[in-house]
Amino acid sequence: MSVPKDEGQGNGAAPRWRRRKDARPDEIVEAALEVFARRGFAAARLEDVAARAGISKGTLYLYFPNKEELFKAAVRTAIVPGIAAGERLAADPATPSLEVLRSIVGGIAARMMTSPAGVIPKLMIAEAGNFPELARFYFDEVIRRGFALLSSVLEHGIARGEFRPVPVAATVRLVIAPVLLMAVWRTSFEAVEGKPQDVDGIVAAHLDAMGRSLAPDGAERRPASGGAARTRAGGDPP
Amino acid sequence: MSVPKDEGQGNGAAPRWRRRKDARPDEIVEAALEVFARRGFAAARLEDVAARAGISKGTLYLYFPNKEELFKAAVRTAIVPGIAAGERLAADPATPSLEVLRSIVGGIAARMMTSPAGVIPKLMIAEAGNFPELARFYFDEVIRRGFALLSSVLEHGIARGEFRPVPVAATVRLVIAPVLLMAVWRTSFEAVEGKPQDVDGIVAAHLDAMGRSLAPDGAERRPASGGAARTRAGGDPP
DNA sequence: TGTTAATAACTGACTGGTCAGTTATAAAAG
DNA sequence: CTTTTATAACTGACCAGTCAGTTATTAACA
Repeated sequence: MSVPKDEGQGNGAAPRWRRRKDARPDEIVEAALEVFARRGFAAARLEDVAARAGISKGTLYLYFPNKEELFKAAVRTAIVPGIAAGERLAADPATPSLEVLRSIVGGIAARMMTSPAGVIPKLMIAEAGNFPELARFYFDEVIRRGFALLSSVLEHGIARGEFRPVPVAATVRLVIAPVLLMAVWRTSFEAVEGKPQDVDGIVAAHLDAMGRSLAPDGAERRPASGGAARTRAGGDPP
Repeated sequence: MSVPKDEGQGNGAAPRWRRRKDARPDEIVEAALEVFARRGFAAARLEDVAARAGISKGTLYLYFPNKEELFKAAVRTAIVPGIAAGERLAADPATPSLEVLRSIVGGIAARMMTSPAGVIPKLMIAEAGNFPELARFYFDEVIRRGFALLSSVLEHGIARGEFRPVPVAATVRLVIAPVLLMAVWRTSFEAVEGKPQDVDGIVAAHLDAMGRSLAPDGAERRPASGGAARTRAGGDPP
């Protein structure tokens, strides 16, 4: 009933939308990452995600069955390449273990502070309790792999006598904790404090402390890092 | 309109409620802490808080003007005594700085893993972005004080030659990061992993690493802790 | 080459459910 | 019989997920 109003684009060209089946998923994931980053999982509005991706909410559901799957896709896109990069670094047997550890920590820190991926840890911490399935997903796909990577570097270093025999599982947490704290701080309190955190200073202090506390008991002090084994690592800002 | 139905407690004794103006606030705060702990700030339902405190939702608003103020009250109750305890520990000039640091870190770790206060950091990390006023409150009342406390211990130790001259602001973060990670892990992923984290092992590894990385450059290795200056500290479980 | 039929892509109004905060009412206390 | 303390029903706002209908694109046919 009622007149089918045909007004709209009547005169010109520009269609109201275009069919873009192939390009959509990536665009949606990118938009989702931004919105999830800003608001968290529960508080993110799918209408915002859709708007940012230039589509309507309904269209979103043509590509992802629900909010949770969209979130998983966003996490995978943001995190997996980073872990893979770390695994590549660790694979070179010629690099001293301490250098590998430094490259990995530095690389993670760089990613955390620049890419959108940096918000993921905060996000998972925030929502793990209320969304156990997401927690399990993140635990399986990110945490387990990351811990395995760092554990293997530590074990390797101990076996070669480059590190003193530390308790590996505990030490992995000590290694990663400051980096996570920086990432979390960035999204939670940096704005409140008003000044940016001294990322380079913190990373440097952490690498220094790691070197000292991992050094075998009889070792003389070894220079901070030299220019020797500096392979391609995270990033080297001017 | 319609009949004012007067049925109800007609016959028996037991009054529907009793006047308890004085006892209420604490009971409500305690209930609130539990609910906030389980669900976070945004997802916590005030109806649950009321139910747990044995009152109705409306009654809650007789004691607290809104959700945010209730949350602040809960945080104050849970956190402030802990910081005060740390400040007392640091006030004794006879205790070696490393011992003070160890006591504080051990004390915080013990609190984090046993009391309901342990959920607060996760909570604030989760909600700071969406509730800036809460973030500011927490930053001012907790973070600033805690950082000041640890900074003073480090500076004191450096001045007395007990620590090498580390960058203080960065080192404070390194000191606190593993403890926060433990607290966050407890509420976010412990259930997912299925096994409890090795708190004692992690704390021990951290204290050990701290001792090594803070030691003045020329110092010989000093024994882990001795029995010397062990004042009243956090807790000593069997 | 132009016309039309078929369909895949897309839209946005709607539903059902949740929850912070309000208020009319009434029981206890004094 | 007035004041204080409490209740429970109510309001208004929000949002994930659905679906009936609309539009761009493609294929078939003339």
